[in-house]
Amino acid sequence: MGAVRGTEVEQFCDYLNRRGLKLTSQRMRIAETVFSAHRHFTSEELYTLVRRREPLVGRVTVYRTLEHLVRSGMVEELSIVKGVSTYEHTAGHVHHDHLVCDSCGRVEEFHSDPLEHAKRRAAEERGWRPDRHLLKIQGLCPDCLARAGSAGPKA
Amino acid sequence: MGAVRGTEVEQFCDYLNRRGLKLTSQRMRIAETVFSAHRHFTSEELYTLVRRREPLVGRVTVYRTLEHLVRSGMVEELSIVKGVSTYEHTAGHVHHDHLVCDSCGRVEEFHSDPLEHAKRRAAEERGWRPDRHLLKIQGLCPDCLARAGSAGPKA
DNA sequence: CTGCATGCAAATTATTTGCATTGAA
DNA sequence: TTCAATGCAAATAATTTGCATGCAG
Repeated sequence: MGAVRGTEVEQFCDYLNRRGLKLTSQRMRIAETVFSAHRHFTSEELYTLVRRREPLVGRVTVYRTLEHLVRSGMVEELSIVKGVSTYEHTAGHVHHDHLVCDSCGRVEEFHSDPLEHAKRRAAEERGWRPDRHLLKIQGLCPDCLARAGSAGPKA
Repeated sequence: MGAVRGTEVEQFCDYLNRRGLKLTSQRMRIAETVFSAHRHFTSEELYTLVRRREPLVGRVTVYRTLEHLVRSGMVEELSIVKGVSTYEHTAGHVHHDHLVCDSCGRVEEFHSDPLEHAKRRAAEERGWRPDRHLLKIQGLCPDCLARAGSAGPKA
């Protein structure tokens, strides 16, 4: 089945074991691909990436494995593009949020401690136990802002 | 075309005029329905609501009008349910975020000034000009938390 | 062995598009 | 009048499901 590289894939194996799910070569290959991705991806993109290495993996298996990965808490679903599910792995790095440019579509990731703190407090003050969250801030990126500034205010 | 009730529908009419778009009875009826909704809704739900009053409105027109409403800034799109676009009108009330329960699916709206402030700062510190944002916090609602507590920790 | 996992193909769901007709300006 | 808006039906796009076969445990 090839070397299981990195702790993240192993963690996912643990998750599968704990749930009594099977360690198949497809699941391993998909997990490897997910954890070696450095950016967010859609199901279809992941499917393409996985197939480069293992053309025998079916699209359906990618969808199903993605569900397990999300349930395991190691991958989360974003809502960056309308109508398509976008994912990214969270294992091994702190939570981050997204800035999306209305003009050029650029996506920038960021992390802010005060913001994390405010989110947690807001939920807890209302009696909730926050688990994960999704923050997308839309607006203009520095470049488009500069361009808009030099060309006069937009609209 | 019936009385245009409320300022919000009028604002939308202004928007249409400014863009050289036409004020049709369908658009009015859809806008009225949107602005009298007190909760978020999906395209399909809106379509159903609109048809109660005006069975002659087509689904496609609802989708297209919703686009205009979003462009006008009076309605925003949420990502509460996977795979379906959810909307709510923002005109006339302060921005709010959403708490979504992983267990029962309940959605609670909330507003937090410190959080709004932290969001704005985080974007501006990075050179962006934030326009709107979307925050969804997932976790357990007070009820499910109590239930989980009395039944022992989940998982 | 035994049953869960896979993957094809078909089904579903949400949304978009082509185009003839209608109606606002 | 004149062209954009409408709405049907068909087309797409993303994702899910049914089911026979394969493989991990």
